[in-house]
Amino acid sequence: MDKIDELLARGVDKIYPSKEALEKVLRSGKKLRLYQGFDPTGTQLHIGHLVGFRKLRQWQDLGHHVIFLIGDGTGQAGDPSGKRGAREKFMERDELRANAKDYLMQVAKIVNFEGSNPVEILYNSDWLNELKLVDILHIAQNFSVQQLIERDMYQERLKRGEQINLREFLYPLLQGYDSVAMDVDLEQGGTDQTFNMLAGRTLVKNMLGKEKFVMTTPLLTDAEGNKIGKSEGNVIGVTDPPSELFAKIMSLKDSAIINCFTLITALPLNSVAQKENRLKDGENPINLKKELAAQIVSEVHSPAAAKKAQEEFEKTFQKREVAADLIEEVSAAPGKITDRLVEAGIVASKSEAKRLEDQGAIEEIEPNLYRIGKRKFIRFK
RNA sequence: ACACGGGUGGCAGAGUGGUCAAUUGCAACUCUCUGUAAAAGAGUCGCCCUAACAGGCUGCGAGGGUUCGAACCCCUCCCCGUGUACCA
Repeated sequence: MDKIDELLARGVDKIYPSKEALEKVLRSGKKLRLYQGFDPTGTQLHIGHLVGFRKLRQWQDLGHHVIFLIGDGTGQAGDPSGKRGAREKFMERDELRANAKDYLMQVAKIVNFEGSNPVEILYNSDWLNELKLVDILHIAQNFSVQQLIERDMYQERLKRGEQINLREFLYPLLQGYDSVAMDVDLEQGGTDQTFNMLAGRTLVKNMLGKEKFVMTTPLLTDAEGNKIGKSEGNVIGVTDPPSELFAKIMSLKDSAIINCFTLITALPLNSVAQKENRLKDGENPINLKKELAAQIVSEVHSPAAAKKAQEEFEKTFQKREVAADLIEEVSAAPGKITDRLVEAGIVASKSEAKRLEDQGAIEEIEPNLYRIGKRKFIRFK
């Protein structure tokens, strides 16, 4: 298996029009111009996003021209993908641009924005906001309502009598036009983006007269198919501090281990296979999960940070000692512990603090140092 | 514009005059167990006050009204859906 095989297989869900067609182009030695776009609708990237970043890095390492597209134009339209209901609120370009800054800092840990073959950063509001109505009509001409409405989620909404807002309905056209504006050979994105990316394929064919490849990356899931990275309220953020990141990865299900190794680390595939064998041979999964956490932390932060995070983890959670790194310093006037927690903003209300106390979740370790629940440490200044 | 249906806690979805701080499911949180995993079990899940029992306040789109008493009835307004109409 060579680099091209790996590029075509690892972390790949589907390739349009076909894997064979793309392979042929790659084997010919041609360097492609490709991109993946991200709508910066939230400030934090989570580890699910790493799937795409890793993939972009593979392309970059093979010498292809990679564009990291900030969707500050498409973000204004509001991507309906995966949304069961219509959006209530749309974001402004300034908000989106502000979020994008954070994104870039985080992505820089995986792909290179500098060096001999740097990843290029573009903003799609640069061309989308310049479009005149006539231009949009020209774009729209390439699609029929039937094509757009056949998406499952729209069919479901129709069946349930829910609205489909015209604004979100037009989203695929905008994303599709990005491919034309940048004149790319390939677009990469999560499987949830398939429809939008194929819209771009149509447009590129009609407006530029060439084939645009589409490569989809699988969503990061455990073996049962549950999404990882962003379950409500428990986001594993790419920029989480090392100890926290390590601990959060440890709390993933065992069945997620191999998928994570494959999709979001740079570990060679034969090493991943070895890990899988060890699991099969009955080795305690906690060892492998630690290796996974260490791998991710060292890629996102540094090997030294990973080592330290692991030691912290073992001390804190396995030996039940206090983790220096996880202590949050807060200030609150002296008084009852429940009142202090509320004042410091650790707990939302006195009722809730009371509840935690009743349930035995508040433990005083030493004066002014408390353990709240399983993994929270608070020190009052 | 008209007709009909609808707006309830993070989500889904009950409730249609007192027994509703609001059934139930999901999510979340805590504890036990453990490998901080999973599974399982026990519990919590508006706010304030109390050591505790008790008590108080706010709350079912917004505002007003009827009533001893309203998420529930009436009026006005706002929003959503469906259908019909309009489309010089």
